[in-house]
Formats: sequence, structure tokens, C-alpha cells
Amino acid sequence: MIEEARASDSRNTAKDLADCSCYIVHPECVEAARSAAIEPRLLAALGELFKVFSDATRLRILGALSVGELCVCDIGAVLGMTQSAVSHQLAVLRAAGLVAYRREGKTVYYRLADDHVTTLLKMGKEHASERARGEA
Amino acid sequence: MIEEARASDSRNTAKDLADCSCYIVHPECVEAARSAAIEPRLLAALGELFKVFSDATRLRILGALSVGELCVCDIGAVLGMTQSAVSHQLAVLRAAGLVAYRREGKTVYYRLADDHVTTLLKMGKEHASERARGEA
DNA sequence: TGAACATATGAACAAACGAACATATATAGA
DNA sequence: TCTATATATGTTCGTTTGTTCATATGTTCA
Repeated sequence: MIEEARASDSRNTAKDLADCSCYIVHPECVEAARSAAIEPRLLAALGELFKVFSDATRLRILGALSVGELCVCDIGAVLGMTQSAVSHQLAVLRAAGLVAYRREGKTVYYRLADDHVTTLLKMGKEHASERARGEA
Repeated sequence: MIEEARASDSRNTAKDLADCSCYIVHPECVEAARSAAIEPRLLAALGELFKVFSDATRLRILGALSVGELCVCDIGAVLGMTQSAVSHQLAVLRAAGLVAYRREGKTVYYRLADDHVTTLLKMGKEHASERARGEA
């Protein structure tokens, strides 16, 4: 459909649809892309999800938890970080639903919330390492 | 292995390994998690990758491009954004290797770089929408 | 070559973010 | 209840990030 729109080369010299400073070149393509737009609610959730994954400290925490359940103190030791810093990031991960926890006395054990987390991590790793290989 | 380490309940009351303010509770678990740590180089790349995905504008651009190739001007029209703003974000996406482009006269057409992008987007969407459903 | 258009880039500013420090909550044991 | 330990949270601060405005590069056509 996009192809046909381009093929007909329907140029629209008016600026009717654009907040953009230039002319709309392919109105049909624009319309198609617009109607396929991600809903604002999902868009926000998606952004939040990836944002949580975008921090090195949080990635390291997730990586550590992928080996198995750990308490806050252990995580701090693994990363060589303050308990406070770890706890703050755990709060972020908790809010995003990426980790679950379980209290046992004074100790709180954290674990990955579900398989989605592992999968996203793995997929990201694959892409990142392929990229790195391609650039080198 | 983690299980056994926990089962033996080997508490280490010394603070030898920890920059953390508290005692290391499960040294074996810590050691296991440490040896499974993501290499710094991959970690950085991974963080960068997800960071690029974490912005709503960039996600919308990627979403638009998932329908088909678009020129900068079209993208601006789809998002209702300035050409400058779009171009800046395209530069970020380009640097991350998430989009490819092709010049045709004055016009530059952008497209998704490879299937990894589509896959990551789809996976993120699935997780995000499942989460949203669970919270509602 | 010069004007018009499409895109890219530089600089500046406000908003968002993570680290660090201090402090609060919660649980166990005496 | 008082103390010690484990974790959580509030706040401040330096840095990063996205947008905007202005300008530069690059391409076509006359």
C-alpha cells in the first residue's frame, strides 16, 4: 500500500497536515503510518519499560538476579554499591514490575518477575553483541 | 547451586567483600552472580540500545517506519513535529544503527535497519500491554 | 551560478535522572 | 521496650536529554 502510494507519486504541495516546516511529500504514506500509530497509553508504558532497562546499574541487578534469588545486601556486594543506591534502583525495578520480592525476617529476597524480563534481556544482548561485531 | 549455597546458610559476618553497608549474607550466591556478570562492553552497548528505545518520540518514529519507508518530512507530518526535532532523533536512531536511509534527490528515505528492531519493539509491546492489563 | 527546498547540525535552556547522604521503617532478639 | 540489623525513602546536586531556534549543508532546477 505504501508502495502504491509512492508509485503514484502523489505530491501534496500544501502544508495542511504538517506542523513540519516542509511540504508533505507522500500523504498516503503519512496516513498509513498515522493509522498504525501506537496508542498513547501503550507508548508511555513502552517508553517506561525500555527506560528502566537503559541504566547500567539496573541491568547489572537484573543480570545478577537472572542467576538466582538474592537479598538486597547480596546485590550490593555483587555490584560493589551502597545499599541505598541498590535499594533505590530496586524500587524502580519493582515499580516497573520487573522484579518480585519475598520477605524472610529482616531479609528481603528479590527475583526476576517473569520470563519476559529474561527474554528482553537476552534479545537485547543478542542485538547489542551483533551490532558490536558489525562495528568492529 | 544458589539453592545449595542458601541451604548451607553460610553467613559471613565480615565486611570483606562488601562496599555495601551491611554484611554479606550469602557469599556463594554473591560469587555466582558475580561470575555471571555481563561484560562492561556489552553492558554499555545494552544500556545504549535500550536508552534509544526509551524515548516516546523515537518509539513513534520506529513505529511509523515499521509500516514502511518514509522521508523526514513525512515523519514530521506523522508525528506533528518540527523537521528539526525529527532530524535530531533520526540522528540518534542512526547512530544506534536502528534505522538505515537512502537518498533520492533532495529527499532522504528512512527505514528500519533490520528485523531486530521490529522484534524488540514487538516484544516490548507484548510485555507492556500484559503489564497494563495486570494492573488495570 | 543563484534561488528554493529537504535535511542536518550547533547552541541554549528547561525537565528528568541517577548518585550520594541522611534518615525512616521494619524485624529480631535481649 | 531498647538495641542492632536490613531495607526503604526523602532530598539535594551535578549531569544528561529532548526540544527549540538559528544556521549550515546538500540537491534540484532555471
